[in-house]
Amino acid sequence: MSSDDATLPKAYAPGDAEAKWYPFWESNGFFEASSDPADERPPYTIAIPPPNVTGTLHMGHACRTTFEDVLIRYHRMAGFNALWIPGTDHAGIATQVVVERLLRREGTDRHTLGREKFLERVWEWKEQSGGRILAQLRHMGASCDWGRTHFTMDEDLVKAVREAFVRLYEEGLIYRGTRLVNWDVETQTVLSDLEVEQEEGYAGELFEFAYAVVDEDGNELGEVVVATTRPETMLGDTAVAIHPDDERYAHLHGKLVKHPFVDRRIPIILDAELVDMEFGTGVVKVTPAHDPNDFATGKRHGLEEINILNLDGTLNDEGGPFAGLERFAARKAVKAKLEELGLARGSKKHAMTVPRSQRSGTIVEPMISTQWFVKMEPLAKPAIAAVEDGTIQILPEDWKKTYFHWLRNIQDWCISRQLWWGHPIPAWYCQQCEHVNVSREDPTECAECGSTELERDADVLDTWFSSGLWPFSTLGWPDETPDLKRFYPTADMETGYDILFFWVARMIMMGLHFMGEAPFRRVLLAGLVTDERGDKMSKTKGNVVDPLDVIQGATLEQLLEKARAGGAPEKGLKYLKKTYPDGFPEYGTDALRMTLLSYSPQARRIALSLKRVEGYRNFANKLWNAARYALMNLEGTGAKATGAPPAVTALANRWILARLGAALETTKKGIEDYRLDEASQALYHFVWDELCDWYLELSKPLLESEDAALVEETRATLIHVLEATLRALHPMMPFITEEIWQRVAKDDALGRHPRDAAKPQSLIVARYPTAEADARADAEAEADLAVLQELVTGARSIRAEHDLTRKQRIELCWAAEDAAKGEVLRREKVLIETLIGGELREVEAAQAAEPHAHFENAAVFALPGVRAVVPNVIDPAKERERLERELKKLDKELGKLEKKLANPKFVEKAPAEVVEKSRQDATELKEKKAQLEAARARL
RNA sequence: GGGUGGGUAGCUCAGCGGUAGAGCGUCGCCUUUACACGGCGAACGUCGCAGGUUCGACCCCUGUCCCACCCA
Repeated sequence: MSSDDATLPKAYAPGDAEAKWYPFWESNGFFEASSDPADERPPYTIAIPPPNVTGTLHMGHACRTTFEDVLIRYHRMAGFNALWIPGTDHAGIATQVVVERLLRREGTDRHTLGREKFLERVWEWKEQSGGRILAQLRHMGASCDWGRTHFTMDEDLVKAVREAFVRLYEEGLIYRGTRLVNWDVETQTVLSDLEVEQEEGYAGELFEFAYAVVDEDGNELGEVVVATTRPETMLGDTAVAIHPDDERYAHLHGKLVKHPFVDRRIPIILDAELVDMEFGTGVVKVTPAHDPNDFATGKRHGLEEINILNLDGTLNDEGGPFAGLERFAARKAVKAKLEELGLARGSKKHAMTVPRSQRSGTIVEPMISTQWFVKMEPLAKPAIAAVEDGTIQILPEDWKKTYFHWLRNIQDWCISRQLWWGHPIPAWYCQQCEHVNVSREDPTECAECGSTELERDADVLDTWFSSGLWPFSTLGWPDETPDLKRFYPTADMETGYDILFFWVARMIMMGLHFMGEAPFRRVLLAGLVTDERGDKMSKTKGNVVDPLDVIQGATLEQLLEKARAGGAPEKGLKYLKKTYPDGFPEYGTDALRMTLLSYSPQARRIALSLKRVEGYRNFANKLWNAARYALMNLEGTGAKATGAPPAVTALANRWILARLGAALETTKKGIEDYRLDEASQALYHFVWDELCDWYLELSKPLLESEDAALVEETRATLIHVLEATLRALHPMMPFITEEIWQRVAKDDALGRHPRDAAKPQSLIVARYPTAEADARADAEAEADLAVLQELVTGARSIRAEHDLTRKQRIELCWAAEDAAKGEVLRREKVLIETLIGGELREVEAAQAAEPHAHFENAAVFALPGVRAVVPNVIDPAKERERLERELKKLDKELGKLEKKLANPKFVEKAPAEVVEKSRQDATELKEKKAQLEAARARL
């Protein structure tokens, strides 16, 4: 064993490998998909869910990036022309809000700056921070085709957005309408229903007050009491509703109420839909301009819609005496005034749900406004069909229900936003004839009257409008580019379930509509990454775990500093201190990737545990050391990997090749079923439990054998299994596998760039291993080695029970009733002796059956078909204890089986093989029991 | 109020009709030249609760209680 250059350091250093191999792959063009028409490899495409251009990488990104990268790397290695399109999203509101915050710090605001200057600032900010998230994706190992990076406001995407808008407009699917919309008074823009979050359990107040009832002539006829959680809206009341069947109020039919503050008489209307007789007083005030239900009621009864709010949330002139007051101040004032007039009828606490803006967090006001909408029903129908008929598969399948439910009850989509940052709406209003000009090119004159007095719509489009086109706009649409032809539709779309509606459903609708073909074949929805407690990570809570800190390591101080900067409360800091008292060590990208992969995709919450990351870091080190062992033993022997399994005769070699095959099968199935947890687990167990725990140990005596052919065969097996394992693990752990693979002696043909043989060899383009090409099925070897394992485990157990140190040799005496097993033990004598640290001796069946008659202080253990005795080791008391324990376990199991077998119905009705299996198990257990009982009796 | 998912070992989670699994943690022993980021061995569960279907149920059905999330 030498310590020259070829010898690996004792521990894997992730940082070095990461810094080395990512630039190597990128600069050699290994991430690039081929546009060459002569390239006949089938395409495999993923469009990245574009992160916010000004954002930073969070665990959710890290999780999705890993999944997608595994799929891309796997397909690339499996012979596909793999394309992963990267890019970023302009994220309208989010970005604008951030830049406005910057301006505020500078003591100015966007209005002072003006639209043009403001947009310059946003672009500046975008340029400055836009590269950061892409650099962070590279840290994760993402093998994107960076030459095709897109931004949703790039020129070609502007063209696509414009084309899509104009087409939908021409088809009558985009229209301008006056509707009740969600108004964010802080950012002063309309929001789509999806951008409004319902906050439950808000401690509100149900306030009651009275309206004076009058008849046509103004004669007072008593009062009705109404209840409201938003008293200020009474200024916009244009009706009071009662249930037509409510006898209590029958006398009010056809009457009016008098508004106390504004000069208005309001009709009492009958409406069975709005009014719940059981709730409150059974009388409902109706404010069509500020409540969705009231709006609908207003439409039914032809009520006047009175908007009482300005865009900034203050009351307008309709507010009469309250005009100019901010909405919550107005609420107080209205209540006070009602008290003063003696109209207040008390209030009580009321737990309610309030709508909040996803972005600004302020309470959203329903308001009547003219906006642009997309008619959704005609688009939704084909989108439903595509999932129903299996054109698109949604995984996990539970989400199909949610998808259908939303699409079947879909509302028109409000796409205009009163923001400055975004795609401008391509509509010009003629100042002469009021014609709306919507066109692909900026018009200079009105298409209707020829006037040149055109005013452009000041609004921009909802960010998700451009995102909806992503899978084809990034490939060149609306032009019919070769790339569009080759790579559309994409294969898999992997993203968080939280944007199933926002994004996935809309991409499906847009793709079907514009391309006539679904944008992807499979939708993979990942869960939400949370902290260790299962709480959503958020800066304001201070429980955010930054993927880069996990990868590179961070001290507690650094973690706290970052949390403080994000505005974390004391509670959040405490949590960090308690959970990560020592900060993070440098876990490395591969460890983080394996961890994220190890969670089931079925899980809605991924409570990321750093302990788990540690486990995978250890795994990386285990793999590293397995390679270290192999390379140390193979160095200078001329053994090299050929990419094909060697012909082998020795049991251990046959066995590991068979087990490799099993692991590769499970891995393949896992990847194909989108069960990357199962795929990664299969390889984890193969490497640790089979390759390291058994095969490497077995290889030690083999490599020291006198038999040259055996040594050579073992070397060939060792290097092949290592090399194939690296290939299998590469999509999941790209860095460590490349680092090791580059040091493995191998044929020059392996890992060649598919189009450019002059490029250096790299694992990233090596053929993905399969059971057929890289392993050898061998059921006999698996069965035979199981016998060996049972015997070795039994002997080790005795060692441990009787506190035998490593240095104390033991003698393991055995006799086999099962001839085949006996044959195995005879043949593999040397291996077994190495593993048990002692001698193996075959004895007469009679001796083994009567161990205490023939051996002193013997420990006995039983396995089916073989009796084993270890003499001269036991402490009788301890041995009795051990036997009692074993017997108790056996009895319990045997009892269950016998009860089952005694049941005639079981024997009659259960499948024959199940009954047979039970009988066999019972026989084996009985045999073991007899052996152990005999041993106990002789103690 | 409606819907969806979940309650399995101390913790985090797999499994989902034929004798309960993993990782971490726990308890022994071990400085064996691949690895202490390790090795060997051990302990630990009436699978939320109550019924039902079945020869057999953690798994299917019904009810029920908690916990998340989504939509009103």
